Amino acid sequence: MEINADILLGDCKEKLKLLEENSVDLIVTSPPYADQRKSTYGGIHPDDYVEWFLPISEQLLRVLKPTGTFILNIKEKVVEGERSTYVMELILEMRKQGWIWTEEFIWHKKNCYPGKWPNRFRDAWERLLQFNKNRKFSMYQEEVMVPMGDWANARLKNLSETDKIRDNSKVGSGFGKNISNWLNRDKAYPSNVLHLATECNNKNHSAAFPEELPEWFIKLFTRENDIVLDPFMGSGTTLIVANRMKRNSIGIDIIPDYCEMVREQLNTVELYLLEGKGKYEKNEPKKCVNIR
Amino acid sequence: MEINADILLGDCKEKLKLLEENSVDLIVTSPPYADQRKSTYGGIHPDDYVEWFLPISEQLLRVLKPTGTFILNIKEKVVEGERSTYVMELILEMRKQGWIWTEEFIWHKKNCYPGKWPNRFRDAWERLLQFNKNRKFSMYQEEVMVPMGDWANARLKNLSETDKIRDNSKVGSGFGKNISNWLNRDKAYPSNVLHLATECNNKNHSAAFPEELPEWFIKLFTRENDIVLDPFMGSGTTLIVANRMKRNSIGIDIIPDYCEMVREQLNTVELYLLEGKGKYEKNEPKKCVNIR
DNA sequence: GTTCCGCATGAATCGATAG
DNA sequence: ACTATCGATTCATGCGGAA
Repeated sequence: MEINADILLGDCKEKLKLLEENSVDLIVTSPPYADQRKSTYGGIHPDDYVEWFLPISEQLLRVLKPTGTFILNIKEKVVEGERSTYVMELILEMRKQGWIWTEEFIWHKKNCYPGKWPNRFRDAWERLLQFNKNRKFSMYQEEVMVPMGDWANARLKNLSETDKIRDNSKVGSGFGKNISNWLNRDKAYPSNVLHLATECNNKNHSAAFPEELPEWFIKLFTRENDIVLDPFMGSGTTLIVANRMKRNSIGIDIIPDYCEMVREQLNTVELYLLEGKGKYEKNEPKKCVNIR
Repeated sequence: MEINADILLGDCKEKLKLLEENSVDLIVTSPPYADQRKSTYGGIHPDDYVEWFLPISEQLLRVLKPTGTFILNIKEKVVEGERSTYVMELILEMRKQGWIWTEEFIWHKKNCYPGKWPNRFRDAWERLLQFNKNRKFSMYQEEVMVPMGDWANARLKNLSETDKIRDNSKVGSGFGKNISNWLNRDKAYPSNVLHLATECNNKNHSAAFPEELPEWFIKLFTRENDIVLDPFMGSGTTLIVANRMKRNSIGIDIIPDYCEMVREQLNTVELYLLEGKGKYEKNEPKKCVNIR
C-alpha cells in the first residue's frame, strides 16, 4: 500500500474541480479569516465573506464521501465594537447547499493574543464547525479516547517542574485539575471542547493551528489509507500530520512558496522514515509526494 | 441605602411591561431551552423559538439602560442529529431589533453530564451572548482580574501537591476571589472563556447555572445599588447572588412555587444578616424582599 | 543533566492620526 | 466624512543560554 501526498498549486475554487466526487474522507481546513492575512491572501471583506466561500464549500460538498466529515476552523472578527455575523450567515447558507451542521467544537486557545481594551477581554476561542453530508458518518471515538492520555503523558514528561506549575497557574486556563489527572494517569474523556495552545514559535513559518488539532480530527474521523484534504494548505500542518499518520493527503494553496515548502518538509519526513526504518515494520507503506 | 429584591409572578412578556424604560443595569438570564423543561414551561418547539423570544427581547431592550448589558445563556439543541439554528437566527433578528451583539463568551462546563453517543461527544460548553444598546457601556474589568503565573510560580513552590491542585482549581476557574484578595499584585485580565463546573448539589431544585456565573457578570457589569434583572428567574440563582452582592434585583417567573421558594431563600439571607449584625457595619443597607 | 530566567512572537482590538 | 495605516496594550509559550 502506498501513501500519497498531492499538492496542488492554485486557487482552490478551481483546483477542487479536478478532484473526483465522493472521494475524500475528511476535510480539515482553516481558510483565511475575513480581513486577515492581507499580505499573502489579499484579505476578504466581512461583507463579501459568505459569497466568497460558498462556491468553495459547494466543491467540498461534491468531493466529500457520503460518510465523510468537513471540519471548518473559523472565527468572526470584531467590526466597530461588534462581532461580525458572517460565520452564522455562512452556516445558514451552507445548510441550503445541502450540508448538515452536525456539531460545533470549541478550540480554547490557551495562549491567545494579548491586549486590553475598555469594552472586551482577550479572545481565547475559535469555532471548529463540523459539517456532514449525511446523518450517518464514520467516527472512530475509541481512537481519541486512548491516545489523549498518552499524548498528555508524553508531553508532560518533557516539562520541568516549574513548567508544570506555570501550566497550572496560567490565567484562566483552568487546567490545574486536568494536569493532575494526567499525571495520575487518569483517563481523559474527550468532549467537544479542545484545549490547545497555538504554536507561535516557529521562525520559518508559523502554523495557523497546532499539530494536535488536525491530528485529533484525523484520528477521530479517518483510518489509515483514507484521504484527507486541506483546500487552504498554508504551512501544511494538516498534510504533514496526515502523512505521518499514514493517511493520503491533498493540499491546495495559491502561494507557490507554501507549496514548495510543504513539499520539502514532506520529503524530509520521507528521508527520516527511510533512514530509521529499523524502528518500523518491514511492510512500511511507500510514501510519495507529488506537486502539480 | 436600601437593597430591594422584587419578584414578579407571571409571564415575563407581560410583566416586563410594568418596568420602567432605561432602568436596568444588567440582565442575566437563562431562558428555557427549546423543547426542554416541558413540564414547567410547556416547551417551545425549536421552529417557534425565535418568534417566541423576540417580543421578550424587545421588552428587555426597552427596560435596559443605555449603558447596560444583556447576558443571554443559551445553547442550541440537537434535532435529528443536527444542531438547530435557532440561536443564530435569534442573534440576527435581535440585531434588527436594535441590539448590538458585542461578544460571545464561552462557558466551559468542566464537569458536564457524562454520556456517550455514537455520533458525538459530550456537550461541554454553552454560549453566553453579550448584547448591548450602545457601543459604549459600563464595564468594570478590574473587578474580575485573576492572579497570574509569576505569582503562582513563586508562591506554589512551598505548597504540597494537593494544595497546589486545590488552589489551582480556584485560580483556573477564574473566580478565585479569596486568592485575588490575598494577593494584590500580578493580576491579569481574564479572557472570554469561563471555566466553571455545573452545580450538582441540588436538593429541591436544579439551578440553571452555578452561582459563579451570575456573580462574575454582576461584578463585571454592575456596582453596588445597581439593578439586576432575570426575566426567567427559575430557582433564583441570579437574584440570590445579586442580593448578596448588594445589588437591587428583579426576578420574574411564571411558576408560583418558584417565586415562593426564592422569596423564602432571600428572607433567610435577610435573617442571617440581621442576626449576625455584629460582624457587619452599622450602616449595613436595609434589605427588602417583595413579591407581587 | 537539571532547573531557572530572559526573550521574541503571535488569525487581536481600539483609538488616534493621516490621506 | 470616510477609510487606511500605525502605535499601544498585553500574556502564554517554548526556546536558548546561564546558573
